[in-house]
Amino acid sequence: MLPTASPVPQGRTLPLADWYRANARDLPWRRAAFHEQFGAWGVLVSEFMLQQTQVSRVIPRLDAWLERWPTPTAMAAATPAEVVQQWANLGYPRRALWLHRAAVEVVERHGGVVPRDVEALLALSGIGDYTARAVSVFAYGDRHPVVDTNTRRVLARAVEGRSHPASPSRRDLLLMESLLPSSDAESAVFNAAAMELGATVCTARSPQCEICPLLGECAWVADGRPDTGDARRRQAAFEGSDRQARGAVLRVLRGAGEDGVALETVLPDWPDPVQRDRAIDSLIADGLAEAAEGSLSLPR
DNA sequence: AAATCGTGGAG
DNA sequence: TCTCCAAGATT
Repeated sequence: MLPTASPVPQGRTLPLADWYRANARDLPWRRAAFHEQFGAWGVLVSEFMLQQTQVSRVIPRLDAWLERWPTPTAMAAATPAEVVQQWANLGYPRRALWLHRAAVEVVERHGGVVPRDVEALLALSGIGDYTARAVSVFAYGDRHPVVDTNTRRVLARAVEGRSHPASPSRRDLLLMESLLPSSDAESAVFNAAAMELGATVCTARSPQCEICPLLGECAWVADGRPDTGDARRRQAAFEGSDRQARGAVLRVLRGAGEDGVALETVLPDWPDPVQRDRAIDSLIADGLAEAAEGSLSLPR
C-alpha cells in the first residue's frame, strides 16, 4: 500500500467568530466602502500585493494603485512599464506583470468582470490556490477553504498539535474544508478569522497563547507546546544572490526614463559582472526588462 | 517537485 | 547586527 497522508480529523469546530468580530483589525479591504468602490477587482489587487508581502507594507500602496486603475479594463490598457513602475519596491515584481496579465485575461475572457468561480480564477495569471479562493470568498461570499501561511500555522497548532506546519499540500485545503461552518457567510468569517488569529495572536515567533480564544482546545498547548520541528526549507541567503542583483537592476530601470539607460551604465561596479549580466538576461526573459539598441528599459 | 523569485520590518 | 519571514505562484 502506498504511503498516504494522515487522514483529516473530522467533526471538529473552532470557535473563532466571536473573537474575530471583537478583534479584527480595520484593514482597508475589509471596509464596506472599499467593496462598494472597487468590488472584486479591489480584492484581487490587494491579494496580489499581499502575496509574500506584509500587510503593513501593502496598506499605504493600495490606494494609489486603485485610484490609477480602478477596473480591470483600466489596468489592461496600461503598459507593463507603467505597471512595474507603479509597483515600485513592493518586491517580487513579476507579480506586477502577472496582475497586469490577469487584468488583460479578465477583459478578454470575462468581459472585464473578475470571475467568481474558483476554476476561472485559477486560470488567471499569478493566481493560485490561495488567491483564487480568497477572491471567491472575500469578494463574492462563496464557501471555500482559504488557506494561507497564517491559517496553516493555526491549524498545525490547534488541530495537529505541531509547532510548525508540515510542508504545504492539498491536505491543508481538506482540513480547512472540514472545519468550515455550513453557511456561506459564517465560513467567510471563519476563513478570515483563522488568518487573523495567525497574524496577530498565533504568530510564528512568540505566540500569545494567554489571550488566544482557542487556548482551551489547542492540541499544541495541551501537549505542552512541544517543538515538533520546521519542515520548511530555510530561505536562501539574499546577500550576494541573483535576486539581489535583479532587484538592483530593476531599481536602475525604474529610476530611468522611458528610454531606459545604456547597457554599459547598468551597475558598472557590481562585484560580479557575470552575475549582473545573468540578472539582466533573466529579467528580459521574465518580461521585466527590454533591450534595444544597446539600451535597457522597462518593458513597453 | 525543489528551487526560485524582492524588500523591509520585527525581534 | 543579524536572522527570520511575510494574506504565494510558477516552473
